[in-house]
Amino acid sequence: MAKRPELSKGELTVARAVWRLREGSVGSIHEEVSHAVAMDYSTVQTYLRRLEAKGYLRTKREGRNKIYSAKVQATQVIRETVRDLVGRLFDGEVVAMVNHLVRDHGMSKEDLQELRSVLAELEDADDVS
Amino acid sequence: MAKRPELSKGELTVARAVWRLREGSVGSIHEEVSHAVAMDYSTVQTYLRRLEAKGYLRTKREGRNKIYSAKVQATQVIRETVRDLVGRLFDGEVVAMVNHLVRDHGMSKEDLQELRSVLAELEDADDVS
DNA sequence: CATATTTGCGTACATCTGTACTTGTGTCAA
DNA sequence: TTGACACAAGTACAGATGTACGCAAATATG
Repeated sequence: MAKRPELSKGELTVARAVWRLREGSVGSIHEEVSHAVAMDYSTVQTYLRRLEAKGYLRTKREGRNKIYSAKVQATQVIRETVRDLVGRLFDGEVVAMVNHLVRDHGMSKEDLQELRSVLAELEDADDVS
Repeated sequence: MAKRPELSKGELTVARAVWRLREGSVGSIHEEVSHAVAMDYSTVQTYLRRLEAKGYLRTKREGRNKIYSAKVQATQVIRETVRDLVGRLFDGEVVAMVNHLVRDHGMSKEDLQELRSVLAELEDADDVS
């Protein structure tokens, strides 16, 4: 599991677009990114190149064009990123992070209820497995 | 609420040490940081200077020395940092982040139970307020 | 076909970050 | 008092990051 270099913010934005599309040319990825934020075509291209170099994306050729797709899946990257932040902000205490989120980010009562049932479900799942 | 520049990882490490101490000289902060990670005295000094420049810390003079203390509180910075990440990873959906945490970070049954009661408590608090 | 557009690939460059070193000065202990 | 140390302030410098530009080749379009 060779650790790849971390994603910067810009790289993450572009990587997310690729995850949503599953694969695409620079142009289509640029378009997808543009739905969310303004970013120059060349900038997207640069990020894609860097993402490939860092091992997050792969490319295949289709004629003279490159088609980019994910090499590392979203869930994986999200897990690593979140774990890193939990490490730096809460000394790795996942519960502390959750506590912070539910207490300090104005969650609606519906959200709280939903989460409570998720938790119940997870505890049950633990039981059987 | 003039937005200050973001904290880098290293800056955060040092800022956390200041939050723990409430205030201190370069030396004492360096020592506090060193409990967690190895970091040169000068490096800590540089981070402190940058943190002050960015508006996260303030200093008072005590003789010829500077005593650093927090200008922006930990909770504030944590909230902003977390909100930023939730924005970038989960399109701002706090619930999605919590979901991810409880499902995908191997929380113990005890943790889950604890959280469930926290949620219950919060829902009740909502009722009365 | 001629031109406009898309793409690949190389390059650029200012700023931020990590990680210090240096130099000059004040301070404390022997 | 003198030497060891702490500190402030300035400086250094490579690598990461954000944000592109330019050019040449391929392709699409009028």
